[in-house]
Parts: sequence; structure tokens; C-alpha cells
Amino acid sequence: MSSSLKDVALRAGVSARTVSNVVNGSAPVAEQTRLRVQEAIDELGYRPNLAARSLRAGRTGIIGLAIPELHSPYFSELAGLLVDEARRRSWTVIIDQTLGDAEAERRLLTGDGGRVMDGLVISPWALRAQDLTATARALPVVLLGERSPEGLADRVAVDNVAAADEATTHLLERGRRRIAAIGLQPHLENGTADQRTAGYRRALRRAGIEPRPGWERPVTSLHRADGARAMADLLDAGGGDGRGEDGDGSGGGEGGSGGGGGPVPDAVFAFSDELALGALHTARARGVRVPEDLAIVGFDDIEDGRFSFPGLTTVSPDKHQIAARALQCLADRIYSPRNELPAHDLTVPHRLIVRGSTNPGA
Amino acid sequence: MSSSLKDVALRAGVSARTVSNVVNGSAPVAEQTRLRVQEAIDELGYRPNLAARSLRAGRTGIIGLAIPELHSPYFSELAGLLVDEARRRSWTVIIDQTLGDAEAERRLLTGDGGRVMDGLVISPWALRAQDLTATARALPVVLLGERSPEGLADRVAVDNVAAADEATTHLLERGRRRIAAIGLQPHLENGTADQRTAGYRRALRRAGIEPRPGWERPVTSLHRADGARAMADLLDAGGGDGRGEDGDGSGGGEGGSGGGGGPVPDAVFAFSDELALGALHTARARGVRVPEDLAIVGFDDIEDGRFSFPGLTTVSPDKHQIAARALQCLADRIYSPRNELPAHDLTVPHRLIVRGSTNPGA
DNA sequence: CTGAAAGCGCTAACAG
DNA sequence: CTGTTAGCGCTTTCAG
Repeated sequence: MSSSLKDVALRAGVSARTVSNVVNGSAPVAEQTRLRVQEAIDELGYRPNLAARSLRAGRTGIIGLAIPELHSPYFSELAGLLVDEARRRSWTVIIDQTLGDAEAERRLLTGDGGRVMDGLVISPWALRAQDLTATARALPVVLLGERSPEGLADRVAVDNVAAADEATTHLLERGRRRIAAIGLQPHLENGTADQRTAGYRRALRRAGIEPRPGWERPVTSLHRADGARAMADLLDAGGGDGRGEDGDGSGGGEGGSGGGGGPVPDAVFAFSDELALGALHTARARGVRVPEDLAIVGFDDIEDGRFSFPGLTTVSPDKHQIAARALQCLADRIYSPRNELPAHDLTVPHRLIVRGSTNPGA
Repeated sequence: MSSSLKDVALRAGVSARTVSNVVNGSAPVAEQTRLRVQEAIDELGYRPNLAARSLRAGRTGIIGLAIPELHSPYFSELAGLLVDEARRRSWTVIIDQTLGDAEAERRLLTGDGGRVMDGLVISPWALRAQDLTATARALPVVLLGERSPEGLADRVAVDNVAAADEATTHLLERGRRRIAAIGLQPHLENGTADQRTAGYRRALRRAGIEPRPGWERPVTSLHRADGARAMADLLDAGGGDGRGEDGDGSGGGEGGSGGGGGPVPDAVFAFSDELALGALHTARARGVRVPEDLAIVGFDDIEDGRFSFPGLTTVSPDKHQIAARALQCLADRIYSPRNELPAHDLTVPHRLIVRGSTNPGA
């Protein structure tokens, strides 16, 4: 097998203590012995055993990152930034993919099967309050997006209500009145979609428009295919859906070139860029002009949206700051004498990026 | 701090051995004592310390995944599959982002700063032969895409030459004769781009067309922006570039609606879907019709390509198989008595997926 | 500046 | 079926 510190000590004719000092620089070593030790290290190809070091130190230098899906552009961009940020702090990152499975999230938090991580950054989809209470006291946890039930863990997120309001307001300012929303997730514990829905409705009401239930489209996941399907439903039904046509719209009745029944939306606010790109695909495939007939706004500012045609107007959360602040929170807790810091609730900035999907000029 | 096995033993009035047996099921335990121990475990919230277990076992249960960029759709999709596959084998995955940095790749392989991983899956960009020789004997390594210099590590990849040939042939069969390539990477050690270039040229020559240097566009990275820029160059120069207009094309001289000088391509084979999507963006932004004026084929079959407009024809590597086989290779080496297996060189299947970007009907 | 020795938490011989 | 014990490789008092 590979050689240990003791092997090196033997070979260099010194004690283990001295080798350790050379490796870690933890105490001064005479230049001459340092050289001899280094030589032995090189010859034996010695590498410190991290398991032993961790056991001793009571820390692993590993943090966990739990996200629903690695293949989603938003999460993969964020994961990349977090990994970079972690490297800056000399941490390595273990990635866990929860796939929105409540059980997987719970298992991670309670640390079934043993503790490896010094801390955990988690973007929960199905998290319940009681799962956190059991854990957060033992393991530093930072939540992305979702608020901690009782101030048990730090949290980093954008102001979803305000951001959704801005996105919707942008559409209103462009003269749109028949604005649909795609991306409600009534089945999830996660409240992000709820907050965006609230912002969307708030903006509409401020403009004197009563939200129309048929134009608030739920999705099961946030993929392009879901957005495509939701868009198709909107175009087919002309705003109607199985849930009935109550609600009404105070908005103008210019009446689109719709298919099924009522009027067709002239704008869509999608709760993620992926949904928006799916919607865009459907619209274009059916000959609906974007942005002339239909304006589209997304959320997340993923790379694809910059290169779709037309480019996608979107709400851009400051992902760098999300990554930086999340790890700062972890560091504070990991290195704090006792885990008795108050829970932080950090709001990172966002901004609306206007591109061709709402802007005929671009 | 958290409680140890000994604490549990004390509390349950048994020895450490028995607790260990209960936790691991490594030996039968009387039902009654098992219950008492379990109770103590629950009361104390005991979780095994993995550092200690690893130290003992000489294995960590952690494998490394080193990829150039997590935010690239291809790599993030692949990473997601690898993480899933690893979980099936009860491994956790540490992610490292090399960003194409040779030093980062080297550091990973040589294990500077200590050994944590039981094995490593790496998709190298800047890997040199000597870096591997130093390591692969100590740490099981699987290379994705790139061939191992001297059979020192396993390798899993598609047949890039054949795949590029097929993609180019598909364009030829659609009647295109002026086929450009985007994505050469002469600056990298990584030979993937070279192989795809070879396949591209082979197909052209078989059709009696001499490849035209000005239509083989190099890129610095594989992002959409690089594809967009390369496409702009092709359209602007009408096939010319700084490197001179030698080469000539035997192909027909239908002459496009070109701008600068020579004819404009009527098709592009991009070495990645991201490049292809960038090229598509430029083309559409300039009013070039796809596929009528310009057909486009990509490589990787990322999700975005299914929802671009038009949909992107692409070479689809079997990513599930890449993930599964890579981990199978690792498992073989990790669990083999001595690391003396011959190096595997596995070719996974691929297939061409035809969508709207080469197919007016779709 | 360097050596000797204890111990982090766990598993697996080896008794009983 | 269960207790005792050694030791994985490292860091770190405590002496020298």
C-alpha cells in the first residue's frame, strides 16, 4: 500500500513529529533536516492520509451541496460557483442530487449512514420543518431559496416577491395586459413558486388587472418540456383550463388569434428560464411571433437565454453572491466556538435583463 | 460534541463491539440487546464517524469527478448521471472543476494535499502523459474521452472519428457541399477535437470534396459565444480567414449570398451543441434561414438542442452508458485484490438524432 | 529544535 | 452471542 508518515520518518532518520512539522509547517525545522525529510517524502511518494487527519482534527474539510438536479442549467451554474468558492476556502465539495425526493433530503440532513461533512448547503424542494429541527444544531446548514422554519439555519435568497413583481411590471410597461404565469408548484413544500406567484399577482392588481386563474399554469417540474406543454395549453384553450373560467379578466379584450375559447395571452412570465425557453419553443413552432404577438420573461438568467432567438428577457439573481454568502455563513458556523450564532437571512440582489423576447428593437 | 460508539456502549451497558455489530449487522446480536442498543443510539443521536471508519478500512467510499466546467450542459448532465450511478454503488462523489487548467488536473492526479478519493473519473483537457504515469498505479483512474498515454488508465469514450464522419455524411446526404466545421482546438493536449476533425475530413474526401482550411474554424472554448463568433467569421469572410485562401474546394460553386469574398457555407458541423447553438443564434440574427440556407449539426445531445428553434440535429453519445461503464471500471480496480488489471478502452455507442436544423420537414 | 507517547472513533482478531 | 484489546495514520502535548 502507500507509505505513511512513519515510513518517511524511518527513512529520513527522524521522528514522526518532525515529518509532520515539515509537511504542515506547524513548527520550525532545521533547514538541513527539512531537506532530508523532503527527499524521503519524494522518494516514497508520501501523501498524507486525510482520513487520519480528519479523525484527529474532528473536521473533514468537506462540505456537502445538495441540489435537486445537477443537469438543470441554473443549478449547475450555481454548483460551479460554489465549488470555486469552496476551493478558495480549501474545502472540497460533495455533491448530492436529491431529485426533489423528500426522503433524500431528509436523509442528508439527519446524516444517516454517518457524518462526513463539516457543513451543508441545500436547496430544498420537499423540506419539512421537523427535518431541520433534528439536525441544524449538530450540522451547520445553509438553505438556498427556502426560508428556515424557525430560524434554525441560515438562508440565502433573492427577494422573490419583488423580483416577480418587477418582471410582471416590465411586461405591463410594454403595454401587455393579458399576462399569463407559468410555473406554479402547489404540490411542493418549497415556497419559491408561491412567492413568485404573489409578486406576479401584486403587480397585476396594482395595474388594475385581476389575475385570471386559467392563466396561472402549474407545472410538475421546471424543465423546458413543462414550459412547452403549459404554453401549448395556454394557446389551445385561449386562457381556459379544466379548472373553470371564473376569475375574469378586467384587461382589454383585444382577443388574440386564439384557438379554443377565450382570449390568448399577449405575454408570459415564466418562473424559470427553462420554462420560458420551452414556452418560446412552442410559440415559435406554432408561428406565434415573439415578442410581437407574445412577450416572454424568464427567471434565473441561464446561459441558454442569452443565445436563444430571440434572446430571453429574465430576472438575473446575483449567483456569485449567492455562492459567496452561502459559504461565508458556513464558515462562520464551522469556525465559531459554539454553534450559537443567530440564524442569518440574507437577501442577495437581482436585476432585470431585457432582451429580444420583450423588446422588438433588440 | 457528538457522541461516539463508546458513549452508546456505556449507556446501553454493553461493549463497543456489540454496538458496532448492531450498527453494521456484522454479527448476530440477541434481539433484546439489539433493542437496548438501538434505544441508546436514538437517545444520543449517535452517528458513526466516517473518518474513523475510513481510517480503519483504508477506504473512504468517496470517488472524485474532475471535469473542466460544471456549468457546461454536457458536463452537468454527465455529472448528474455519474452521481446517480455512484449512489447506486453507495459511493459519494467529490466534484472538482479544473476549468481546463493543466495545473489543476495535475494536482488532482498526483493527489497533492492528501489522498481522500478511492478513485477518480476525469475528463481531461490539458493532461500530459507523464502526469498519469506518476499516479495511475496508486489511484484507480478512468479517463473520459481522452486516451491514456500508455495504457495506464481505463478509458471510456465514443468513437469520435466515426461519429464526426456520420454527422458530416448526413449533411452531404442532404445535398450540402459547402460544409464548414466549428470547434477545432489546436491549443489543447486533448485529442477529441482532432479526432472529430479527422472524421469530418474523411467524410468530405470520400465525397470528393477537399477540406478547405478557411472553413475549419478553431475556438478557444466550447461555449455558445465561441460558436457565435466563429459563425460570424464564416459569414463575414465568405469562407476566407487570416490564414489564406489556399486549399480550394472541389465542391460546386453555387455561391451563397455571402458578404466578404468567397462563397458562404451551406452547412456547419459544430463539435459541440453549445457551439452549434451559438452558430444558430448568429445565423438567425442575420436573417440566414436554418435549415434552408444553412444546415447545422451539433454534438452531445444536450437538452437545449431539443428546444431550440429549429431543433438541433446532433450526435448523441450514450451518456448513461458512459456513466455506468466508468464506474464499473473504477469498481473493478478498487475491489480487485491488486491493481493489476489490464487497462480497458471502452467505446460506447452513439447515434445521430435528426431534427429541424438539417431537416426542413421537422 | 526534536523525540516519545497518547489518543481521535472505529473494526476485527482473539478469547470467553 | 459478547467483552477485551490492538491499531489504522496522524497531530500534539510533554519532555528533553
